Amino acid sequence: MESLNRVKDPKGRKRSSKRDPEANRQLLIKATLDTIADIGVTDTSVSRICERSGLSRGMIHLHFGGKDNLLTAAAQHFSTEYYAEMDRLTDLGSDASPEDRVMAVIEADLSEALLNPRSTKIWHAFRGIASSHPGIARYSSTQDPKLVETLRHAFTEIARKNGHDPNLVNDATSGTLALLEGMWVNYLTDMQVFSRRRSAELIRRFLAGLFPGKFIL
Amino acid sequence: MESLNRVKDPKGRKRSSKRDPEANRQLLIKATLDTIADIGVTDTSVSRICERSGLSRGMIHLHFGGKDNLLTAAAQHFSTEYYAEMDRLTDLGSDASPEDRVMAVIEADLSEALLNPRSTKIWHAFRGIASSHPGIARYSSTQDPKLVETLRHAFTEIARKNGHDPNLVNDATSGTLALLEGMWVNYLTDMQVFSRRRSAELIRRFLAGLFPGKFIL
DNA sequence: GTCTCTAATGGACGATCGTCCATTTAATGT
DNA sequence: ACATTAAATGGACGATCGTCCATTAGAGAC
Repeated sequence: MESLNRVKDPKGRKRSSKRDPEANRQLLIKATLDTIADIGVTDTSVSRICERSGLSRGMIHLHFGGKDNLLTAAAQHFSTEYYAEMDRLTDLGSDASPEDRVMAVIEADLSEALLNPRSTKIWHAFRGIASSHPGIARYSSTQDPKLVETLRHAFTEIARKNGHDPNLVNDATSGTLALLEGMWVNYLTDMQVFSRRRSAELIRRFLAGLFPGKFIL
Repeated sequence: MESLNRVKDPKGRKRSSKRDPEANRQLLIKATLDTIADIGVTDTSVSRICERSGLSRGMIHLHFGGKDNLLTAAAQHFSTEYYAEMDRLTDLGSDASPEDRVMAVIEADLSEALLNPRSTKIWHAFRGIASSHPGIARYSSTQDPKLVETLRHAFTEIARKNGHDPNLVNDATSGTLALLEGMWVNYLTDMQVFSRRRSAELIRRFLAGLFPGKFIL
């Protein structure tokens, strides 16, 4: 059998196939998120995480210094992945109309890639403990600055041509995010009944009312 | 010292001032909710609940048969109280316009009585564990049938006079509830910045767009 | 091969968990 | 006053929690 199975990681550093601290770190985070989605935060213990990851109990203390830090790292990882995927899904050409850009955000947020059983369970689990867990609270906000700016910019562009109530853009931005938030809750509450298409249409309809002549079907 | 201090409960049954099973049952539920709001569901243990209520450890098993049932009863109690208070706050005269009735629901949901630090923390804590706790899931739905019917009825009345897309009423109803849901999340995330008035105005504005000529300031 | 360093292991540890029950206490019936 | 019934107590119990560390194993340097 091969005893030295060296490979290169993306950054080109030497790395062994049997020893890989960073990979194990990521493995623990994934196992944590999977466990939360599977059995809930309440029952997510160090033991459960370890048996799911296949790693030993000591690893959590070694890589994160404790369970709390692992939970925080998992929340951060989840948040980062969400926004990365959101970016990927909304990467339209820069010649896209502002309406299309807004609808792209909405449809991305409601897509299978972002809105699925695993992510909603994890998201709401973190939010539920955020108020008593400062580390997690930092990553449980819906108001990601970049996403807010994307929407605000698009709405500003739409509003410029029309009458321009200065609060219109703010309301459209927060309203859209609030509606999306509500859709996630609907999805969590009853996944069978939920319809991505109808949810997106509902939000479009609300925006059509806010911007006369725009967002029409 | 008085040894027999008998009083009557609302139903007129005899009751002692020192022995009162039903009062203790309620006391345990309140203590549970307070503990969750204070330190979070994760840290809400039988011991914490008991020391807060001032009752002995055996009481939970006696009155509820276990911690899980107590949590479920607490969720039910919380839900019941919410809708009772909602009813109280939206009890307008029957001559009120449908727009006023809709706005009453919105303003009630955003009022200090319903939307406050304690209730949001409890609400989101329950929702966070609902997916892994069937008993609680039954009481974590936003779609209370009676509240939905109130909104649907009012929106139907408004839509009757105008053009009547059959889906308009459905969309207005779910959209309003989704927006309120989002407002609760905003409140939980940053209570300092949150403004009840601006949130209500935002929803009103969205509805004004949906029903031309209605919901104008 | 030998040495060195670090990743990784897995069990020990005290603390706390939720459940349960033998006992005590209070109220009622006779 | 005494017996009966139900409410309430509080500690015992085994299981599990999260932390920590003595030990083992693997990879590079020489």
